[in-house]
Amino acid sequence: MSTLTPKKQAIQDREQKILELARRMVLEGGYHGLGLDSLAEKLGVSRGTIYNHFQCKEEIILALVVETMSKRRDMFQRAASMHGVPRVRLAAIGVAAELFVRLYPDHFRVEQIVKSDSIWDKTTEERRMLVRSCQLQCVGIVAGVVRDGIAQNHVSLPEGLTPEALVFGLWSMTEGAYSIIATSDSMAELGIAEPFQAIRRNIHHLLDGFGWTPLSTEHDFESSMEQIVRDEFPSEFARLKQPW
Amino acid sequence: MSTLTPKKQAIQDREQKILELARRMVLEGGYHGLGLDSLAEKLGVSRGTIYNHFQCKEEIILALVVETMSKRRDMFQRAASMHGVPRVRLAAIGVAAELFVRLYPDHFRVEQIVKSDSIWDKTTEERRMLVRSCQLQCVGIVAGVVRDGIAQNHVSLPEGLTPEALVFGLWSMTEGAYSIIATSDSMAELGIAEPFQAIRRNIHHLLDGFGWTPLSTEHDFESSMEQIVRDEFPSEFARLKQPW
DNA sequence: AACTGTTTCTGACAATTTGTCAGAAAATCC
DNA sequence: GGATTTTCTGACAAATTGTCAGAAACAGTT
Repeated sequence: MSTLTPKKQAIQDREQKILELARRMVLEGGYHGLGLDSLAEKLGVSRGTIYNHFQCKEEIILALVVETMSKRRDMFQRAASMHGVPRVRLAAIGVAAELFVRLYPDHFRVEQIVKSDSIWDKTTEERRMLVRSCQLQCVGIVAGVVRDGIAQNHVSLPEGLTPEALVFGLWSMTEGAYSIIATSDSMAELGIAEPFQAIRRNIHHLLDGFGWTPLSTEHDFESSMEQIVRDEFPSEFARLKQPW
Repeated sequence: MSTLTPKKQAIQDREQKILELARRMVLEGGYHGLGLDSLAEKLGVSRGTIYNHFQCKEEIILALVVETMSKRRDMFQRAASMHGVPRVRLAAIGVAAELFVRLYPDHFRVEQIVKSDSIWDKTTEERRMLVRSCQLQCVGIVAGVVRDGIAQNHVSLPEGLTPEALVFGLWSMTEGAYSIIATSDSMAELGIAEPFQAIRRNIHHLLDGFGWTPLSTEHDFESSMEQIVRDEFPSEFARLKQPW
C-alpha cells in the first residue's frame, strides 16, 4: 500500500523539487521572482507539467506557506512539551520562534509575501483551510501553556483578558519584530544594535508586566533560553551561523 | 512665484488624482489590482501620460507609502507634543497609531504590500530616502518621549537597553498586531473578541513590566486614552465608525 | 492672429508572462 | 505486443508593462 510505482514516485519527488526551487526563486525576487517558465526550464520539464501539480502560481506559493507553518507548529509543539515551569516553557516557545526565523529566513519571507499580496482569491479552499488550521494550532499550543501558568497560580490575568489575548500580544510582538528586521536594511541606523536580544528582553518585560512568576528579575531567562536552545534544539543550534 | 500656469496646475492636480485612484485600486486587488491601462482609462488619459508622472508602477506604489508615512508621522508629532506626564504622552501616541489604522485601513494595507513585494529595486533612490526618513522620524519622536520619562525618573531602563530598543518593542507589537488583524479574516475564531482593546492592554502591561510610573494599576489609562482621542483628535474621533 | 519653439499627449509596438488544450509520448495493464 | 490510461509538450490566446516617434496643445512674441 505504501509502495508506489516508479512513475508515481518520480512525480511525487518532482512536486517536492518544484517547491524547493520555487522557494528559492520567491526568496530572491518575491512574487515576480517566481516565473513558471524559468521554473520549468530549471526542472527540465515544460510549463504544462507544472500545471499538472498546481492549479496556478498562487497555489504553489500557498503550498510553500503550508510547509512553513507546519514546520513552525512542530517546533512549537516540541518546545511546549518541555519539562519546567510554564514561564520557562513559554520562553522555550520563544526560542523556537527565534530559531525558526533565524534558521529559515526564506520561510518567514514567503509568509510575508503571501500576507500582503492578494493571492488568496485564486487559491483553493482546501489549501486555505490548511493554513488556517496551522494558525489555530500554533495559537492553541501557546494558549495551553498560558492556561497552565494560570492553573498553577504563577500568573493571574486581569479581568476580561483571555489567555488568547495574551497570546495575541506575544504573537504580535514577535511577528512585528521579525517583520521589521526582515524589511529594514539597517537596524543599527534605527539605534537597535542587537534586535533579537532586544525583542527577547521586551517579551520578558511584557510577561513581568502581567506579574508572571518567576519574574525576569528573579530568574535569569537569558541563561535559561541559551540552555534550552542547546538542550532541546541541538541540531538546530548547531546550524546557527551567528552566535546565540 | 506660487501661481502656476493653468496647464501646470492641471498637471499637478492630476498627480494627486493618480494617487487617489491608485490607492483605491491597490486596496482592492493588491499589487495586481493596480493596472496602468485601467488607471489611465479611469483618468481619461492615455497610459503614456501616466509615465510622464511616474517612472514605473512601483514608483506610484512607493509614492503612496510616502503619503501614508507622512500622515502617520504628523499624527505622532501631534500626540507627542501633548501636555502631560511622559507615560500619558506615550499613550497618546498609541491613540494616534490606533486611530491611524482604523481611519485609514487602506493606507496601512498599502504599506504591507510594499513591505513584502520586491518592488524596491525598480524605484528611485530619492523616493526610498523619503521612506527611510519618515521611518527615522517616527522612531525619533517616540524615543524622545521615552527619554523624557527617563529624565523625569518615571522609568529606568535595565542595563544595556536603549530607549530605541524599547521603542522597537512598542513598534513591533503594534505593527504585528495590526498586521495580524488586517490579514486574519476572523479574530473571533482565534479567541480574540476585541483585538484593539487587547493590544492596548498588552502595551500597558509591557510598560508596567519596565516599571514605568504611573503603572496601569495606579492610573486608568483606558479612560485617559478615551479622553485623549476626544480632546486631541476631535475630527478624527468624529469619523470613527465603530465606537472607541 | 499668425508664427515658432517647447511641452505634453497619444496609441501602436515590442517584450513578458500566465494559463489552456489538442495531440504526442510514455507508462501500465492484460 | 497491442490496448488503454496517464502524463507531457509546446503552440496559442490573453493580459500587462514600458517605449517612443509623431501628433496635438500650449506659451511667448511680433
